[in-house]
Amino acid sequence: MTQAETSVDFVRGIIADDNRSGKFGGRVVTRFPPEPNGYLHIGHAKSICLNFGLAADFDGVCHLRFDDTNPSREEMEFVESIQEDVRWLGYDWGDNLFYASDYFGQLYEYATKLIENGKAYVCDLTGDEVREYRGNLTEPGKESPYRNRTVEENLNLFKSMRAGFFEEGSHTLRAKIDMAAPNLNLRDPVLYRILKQTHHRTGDEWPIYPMYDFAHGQSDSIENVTHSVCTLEFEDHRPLYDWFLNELDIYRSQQIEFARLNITHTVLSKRRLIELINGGYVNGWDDPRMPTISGLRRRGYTPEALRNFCDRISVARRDNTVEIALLEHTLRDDLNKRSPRVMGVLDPLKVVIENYPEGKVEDIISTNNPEDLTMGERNVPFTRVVYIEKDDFREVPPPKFYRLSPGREVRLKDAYYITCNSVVKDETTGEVIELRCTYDPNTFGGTSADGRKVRGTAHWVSEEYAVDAEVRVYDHLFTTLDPDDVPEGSDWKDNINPDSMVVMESAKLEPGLNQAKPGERFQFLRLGYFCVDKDSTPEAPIFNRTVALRDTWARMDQDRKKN
RNA sequence: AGCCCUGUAGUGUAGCGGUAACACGCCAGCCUUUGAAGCUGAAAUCUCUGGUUCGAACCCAGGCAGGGCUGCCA
Repeated sequence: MTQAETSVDFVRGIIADDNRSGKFGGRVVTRFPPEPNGYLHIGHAKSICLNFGLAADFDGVCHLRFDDTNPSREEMEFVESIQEDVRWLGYDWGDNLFYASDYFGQLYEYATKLIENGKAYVCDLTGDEVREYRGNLTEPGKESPYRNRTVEENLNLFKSMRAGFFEEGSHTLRAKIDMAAPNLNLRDPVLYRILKQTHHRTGDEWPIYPMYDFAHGQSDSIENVTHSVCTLEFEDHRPLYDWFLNELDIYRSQQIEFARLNITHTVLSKRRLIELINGGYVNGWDDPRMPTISGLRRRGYTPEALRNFCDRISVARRDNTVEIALLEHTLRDDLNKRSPRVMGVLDPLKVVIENYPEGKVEDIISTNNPEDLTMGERNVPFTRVVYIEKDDFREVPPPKFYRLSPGREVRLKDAYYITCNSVVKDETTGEVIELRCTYDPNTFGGTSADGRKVRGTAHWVSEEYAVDAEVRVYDHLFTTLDPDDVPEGSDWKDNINPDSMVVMESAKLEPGLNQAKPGERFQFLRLGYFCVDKDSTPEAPIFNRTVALRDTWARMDQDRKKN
């Protein structure tokens, strides 16, 4: 697609219009405003790509601002992880790193101004009373009995709040708007609450903290943010956002809402992610099954794949659930181009090639990446005893099974054709534990001069030279499209996939792979993309399966079993 | 129930008055020393009903369906 044909999302449409009308003088300033109370997940990636992408497209800047107005749940650990994740995704905020807490002083002055203008008052109602007075969806609220205090009284009370003279919960500062407004956000919203907690940046300097509504828009305004992009649930807050900027008569940033991301087979709410961790269903924020940026990173995702995914899902205002298949596609698409091919056998079956001389070793030349020949070739040692995948052998081959079975011939990738002559079984269990085969010496490299058709090609690893490794095979975290799709009385956690991680303890990999560094990615031929786990060592290598290759046979086989 | 938002192939997006596009997925076929990748092809009467118009997915009205909002969370 050419640039001209590329259609733009509605946010870019708005900005283009604004640039045409000169609304912001052609300036574009966006911001990504996470609350540092958890790790970032792929839903945040959508917002990050949007905000930083907007800045890049319109020659603007994007700020990173921590929305740290609630000291009771925010921590430094999170502000660090968030910065790491944004950087890893490939974005740079330059000098524009801000904190809402940078503006506590300014925000206090704004509040004072509102009081002076008769637009805010100190309220002594308790939390329960505030709720009662607010009314509900259908009934208007009642005005607080403290609503008509004098400016002086309010000023003094607010100063006392700030000085720490009052207990938590005893007073709030509220905007004086309209207790009968159909939009509940306008029914005298709380601006400041008393919280005697140590803040991760301002320490004990403040006993009062601004609410989101009183902090966010003004922070945007202070930073001269032009387009303040947030998710749909803040839509009803926009009138309030505008009300503050208007009453305070400060820079008018514009809030634009978009629909948040949902993905099948996973959950994306912070609350649920924490529940998965605390319940021991996963091993922390960076468990490779988690949809967190750190989890995806450990799983082997690339920033490019994630950014491409965000491009493809685009952004709109309707609720959406993106199929996880699209995410996996953008991943494979990227990995396919960049990953060197290697051979690894996850579930080994021993193959003895009876007519191949004992002790003989041949170098098999293998292409590192057929998609990119500049990645070169390598030698893989071939010997009399090799391992193949158990799945590549069936004693009784079903229809359309092109792989090995007694009497059949297959190709060992890049090496030779082999024919299975007999099987060795475990005497007690009857399980096939070894294949006795012969090879055709005239098929070196994997081709025969006589043009014989060999449909199946198997990957293999020399027994003598194999590297032992642990391979963690990951799959979707939930078995159902929608984790909430549960029968009466069940829980979304009942849909957790019991096989979301299957550990293959005795995988056999081609030589050299124990030297791969954590984070290094490979395609294990015919199986999928794998990366070295952060806990891996040369002595005890650990690989994570990032994503499987599409597997037509496995699907056919499964369908066959079902029918 | 009040206010606000949304409704185009299975999914996600495009289309901005002239009878639907792209991607993923799915299915069918080709190709194949990865049953991968690649290549071909197939699938929507645009939520419904009226109206405006020569002409509507696009404009208007009214239904219906889905979502958000009743924290001193963000």
